[in-house]
Parts: sequence; C-alpha cells; structure tokens
Amino acid sequence: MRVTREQMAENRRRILDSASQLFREKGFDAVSVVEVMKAAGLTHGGFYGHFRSKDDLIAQALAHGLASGGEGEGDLHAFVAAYLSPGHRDNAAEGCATACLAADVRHQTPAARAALEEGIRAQIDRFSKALPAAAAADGRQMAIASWAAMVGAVILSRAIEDPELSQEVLEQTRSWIDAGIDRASTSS
Amino acid sequence: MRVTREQMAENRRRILDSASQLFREKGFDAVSVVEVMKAAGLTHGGFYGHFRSKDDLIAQALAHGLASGGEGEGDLHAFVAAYLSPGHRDNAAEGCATACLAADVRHQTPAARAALEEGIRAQIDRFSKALPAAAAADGRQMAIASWAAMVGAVILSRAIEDPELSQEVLEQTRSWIDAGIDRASTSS
DNA sequence: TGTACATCAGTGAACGCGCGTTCACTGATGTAC
DNA sequence: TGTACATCAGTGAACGCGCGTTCACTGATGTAC
Repeated sequence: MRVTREQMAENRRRILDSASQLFREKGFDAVSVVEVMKAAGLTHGGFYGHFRSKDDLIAQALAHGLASGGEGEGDLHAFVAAYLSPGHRDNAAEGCATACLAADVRHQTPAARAALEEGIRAQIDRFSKALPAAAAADGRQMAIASWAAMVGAVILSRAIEDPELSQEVLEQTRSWIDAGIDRASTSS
Repeated sequence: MRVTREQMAENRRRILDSASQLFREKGFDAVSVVEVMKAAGLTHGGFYGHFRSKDDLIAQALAHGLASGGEGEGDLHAFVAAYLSPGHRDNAAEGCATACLAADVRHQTPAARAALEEGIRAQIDRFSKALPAAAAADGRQMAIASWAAMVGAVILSRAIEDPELSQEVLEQTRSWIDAGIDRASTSS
C-alpha cells in the first residue's frame, strides 16, 4: 500500500494536526497512538514509520502546533479579548497550546519541554513588541505579567464549573490587563 | 491483620497525604494506586476498603490538600513573594494544588472539579479580604487578576528550563502584582 | 515511452507490560457473656 | 475482669483491559533499462 511522497508528507501533517488537537483537548496521557492515527485516517501500525515513539510525537506535535498558532498580530486589546473569551475557553482543541499543556509538559521529555519553552519565549516577545512605544521601559514586565495572567485565567476559567465565576475570571483579568496597557500608553 | 479504629483513621489520612503529594508532583494519571499505597506504607489490596475507586481518591485527595494548605494569612506582599519564589516553583509536591492540577482537573470527574473549584473560590476571597481597605472598590478585580497571574506564572516558570527566563517570569510577575497592590492602597 | 522489478508506506495481528480492580484469606480487634 | 467468638482492615495473587511497540505481509510507487 505504498503511497506517493506527497501523500506521505500529507499523512505526516495530518498525524501532527490530529495529535496537536487531541493533546490540547485531552492531555498527553489520555490520547493513545491508536486514537491519533485513527483521527488522521490511518491505522496504528504505520505510526513508527513517521515517529520514533509517542514521546517523539509529543515533542513534534507541540512544535507543530505552536508554530502554526499564535499570530498575535494587530491590536493588542483585541488579542487579549479573544484570548480571554468564552470561545477560547470552550474550544481548547484549537486554542493556545500553552494554556492547555504548560502544566502537563513538566512531566514530559526535554524535547517536548524545549518546544513549549520556545513558544512561551516567542509569545512574550510578540506581546512585548505589540505594546505601544511609550511603554518600552516596563514593556517586558507588562508582557510577562499579562501573559502569565492570561494563561492562568484561561486555566482557572476552564477548571471552574460555575458559569458566572468562570466568566468573571475572564472578564476581570481582561479589564485588569487592558487598564495596564492603557496606563503604560499614556504615562512617561 | 485488623487494626484499631484509630490506626485505620490514621492510615486513611496517610493515604490522602501521600496521594495529595504524589498527584501534585506527577499528575493524576502518572500516579498509580499501588504507588500511593506503598507511599502510605500499605499494600494495594486494602485501598478499596477506604475509597470506592481511584477517581474517588482523586476527589478526596484534592479536597484534603486544599483544606490543609493555603493559609494566606498575614502580609499580602509576603504571601505573593512566597508563592512566586523558586522554592515554591521547585517543590510542587508540597506547593499549591491549583498551580499543579488546575489544568489537569479539566479531564477529571465532577467531584474532583468541584473540590478544586471550591479551593479557587476560597483563595480569591482570601486574597480579596487581605487587600487594604482602600482597594475595596476594585478589590475583587485585583484579587482575581493577581491570582490568575500567580497561578500562570508558577505554571510557566515550571515549564521553562532556562533558569534565567524562569526566574524572570516569577520576579516580573511579582513586581507587577506588588505595584498593583501599592497603587490600590494609595489611590481613592 | 514502455516494461520488469526493487522499494517501502501502510496494514493488522500479536507481544509484553502495568494499570485499576476483585477476592479468598489472615489474624488482631472489638464485643458478648 | 477474663474468655470465646464474630468482625473486618489489611494482604497478595489474580483478573481483564488498553497501552506502546513490533513485525511479517501487501501492493502501489519509483526506478533502471
């Protein structure tokens, strides 16, 4: 059942896409190789022609997911609002990999940790650069603290069953960050 | 090998203590019933005399860990500094259960989710009350945003291998929160 | 361009393993007299 | 208080199951002529 080289490359891409989504949705441990391959429209036996192990898939899927996601382009207020929206909270599978997997990656291989770390680094830089020029002095501090608050707020809001409190966590955090951005834009 | 009622109660406490530590350190899935019982000085067979299932243990260990931890008493600046310290980052087993398990609890039973939710609620209230009286108006917003930033910062710092960046995430977040508390104390 | 054959991506049965859970058994505890 | 016996907390072998991984096989692809 050999396939063309293009087909094989596309299969590999589909495996990474499926894995990336499933990992974000359920976590690394709760997703099996069989499940990933089925989601990609293949059988499990072919898996080891693409990856050395499940750990290898985890590292590559993380790198794959972080590379494609997170534009962060455009208005900073809009980005923060989208990140701290119910839509993002309720759609982990297509959302930020850091919010879904940063806590989990602590128990993974160095390669997986390195992939996520690179994503965090890039995100802080992107956030920092998107700040108004007037905030350059405290820009890095605000980028780091805001990013931590955004990741934390999404994680907390996903852990909370009560819709009111869950929503409040998102909205209050957004107001807080927005106020910080505005303060930085007008001062000094 | 029957034991006294007091001994049985202590055994149950030891199982919950061991489970709470192990879950925080390794996550729910990576800790087995055998491992928990061995850590408590028992054999695995007796487990089901204390708990209905591993899921039941997860829910009860969460409630147990959140009830005992998190005083939050005293100076707010000191609490924030301790939470965002390398010591807390490097000692997950005895640290904040929310930072370790909030992301993980999304895939657990309603009982486990309810236990952690109660912990989050209590923590926001405690933080809110510890704020200076002058900040009462924006107290809840600051409590929520600060708590989200603290949880997010510890999770990010644990995911980051590079000691410099990891430390920076903790310190910048601490400065940011400290500034917010001070601003609230002096204004209006 | 057309044919003959080597290559190799994907298949699916099979493996060893550790997991959560069950259960017959043990022997110290708790109780009835 | 002392004895006889029922209770039951803890033990450890055993279970079924799903996991990650392996491997002999298949048949379309890619290549040499």
